[in-house]
Amino acid sequence: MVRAPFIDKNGLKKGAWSEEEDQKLRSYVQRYGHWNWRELPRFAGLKRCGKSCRLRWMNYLRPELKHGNFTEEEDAKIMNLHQELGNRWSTIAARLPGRTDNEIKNHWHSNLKKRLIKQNGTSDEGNDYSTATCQSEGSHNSEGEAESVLIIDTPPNMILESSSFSPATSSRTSELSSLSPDSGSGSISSSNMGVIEDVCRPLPCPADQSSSGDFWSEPFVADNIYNQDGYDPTSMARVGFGLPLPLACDLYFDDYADHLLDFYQLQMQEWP
DNA sequence: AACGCGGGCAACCGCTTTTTC
DNA sequence: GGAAAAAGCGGTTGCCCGCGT
Repeated sequence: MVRAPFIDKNGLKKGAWSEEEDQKLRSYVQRYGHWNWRELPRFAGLKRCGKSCRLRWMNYLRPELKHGNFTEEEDAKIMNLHQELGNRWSTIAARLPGRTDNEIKNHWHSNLKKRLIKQNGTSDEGNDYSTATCQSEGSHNSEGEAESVLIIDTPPNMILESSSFSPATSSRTSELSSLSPDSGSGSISSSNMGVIEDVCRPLPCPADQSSSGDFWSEPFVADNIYNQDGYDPTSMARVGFGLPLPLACDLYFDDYADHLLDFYQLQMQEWP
């Protein structure tokens, strides 16, 4: 089904993900969000490239994802959207809650394309989708909904609705809105930023913690500190513990410094 | 039972776009 | 405004599994 795991020349693991790796990535992203995919695997204790982590999270681990067969409604919607948008899988996926671009793409190639060919008696590969896209701009889609074709700029409400830690898992658009200093209730002043930076500074840099047994170099799992007594990973992600500072600035600033201090103190107690 | 083949899907690759400095 | 870095996207690949012979 998937490629066998192997180590590439850079020492990075490739191929199929193990359950342990999934757990590490899931736990890390749920707690800290994906503040930097390139750096994330190092902090999460994974020997993977950031791209691979991002893909795994986006296509498989996100909690709001559906897994399983496509429904008839979904099939119909994909067919319609593909007719309208062509191979813009991510755009199509944004309009199918719980489905990923990769999943839709695979489903298209393995099922729907053939079905379409069967129906039409010919391939649709020659369709001029760019034309279709242009024609649909500012008009109505096949379901009669008034909308612009520029749906890339529409935050996929599926994520915002279904994910309790949406700032960390949402689309770029929603991230932008959430990260904007002047957006919504989470706005903070530059002086507050200074406070946060001061609070954050003592956090150990992973590069400085190369000795064994420290917090950062240990494989990351849903750690025992917060799992013991009703730790709610979503609330932790919300206040943005740890590194994803911009996410923390998004919301709940009042709580942030206090929680971060608590967190930091707990971590200090854990160290030898 | 053994083998071959095609389907399905997770993951990779390389290019493009966006963001940051 | 330009360069570099990061993120995103779509095409492609690799391989397991089920089915037919």
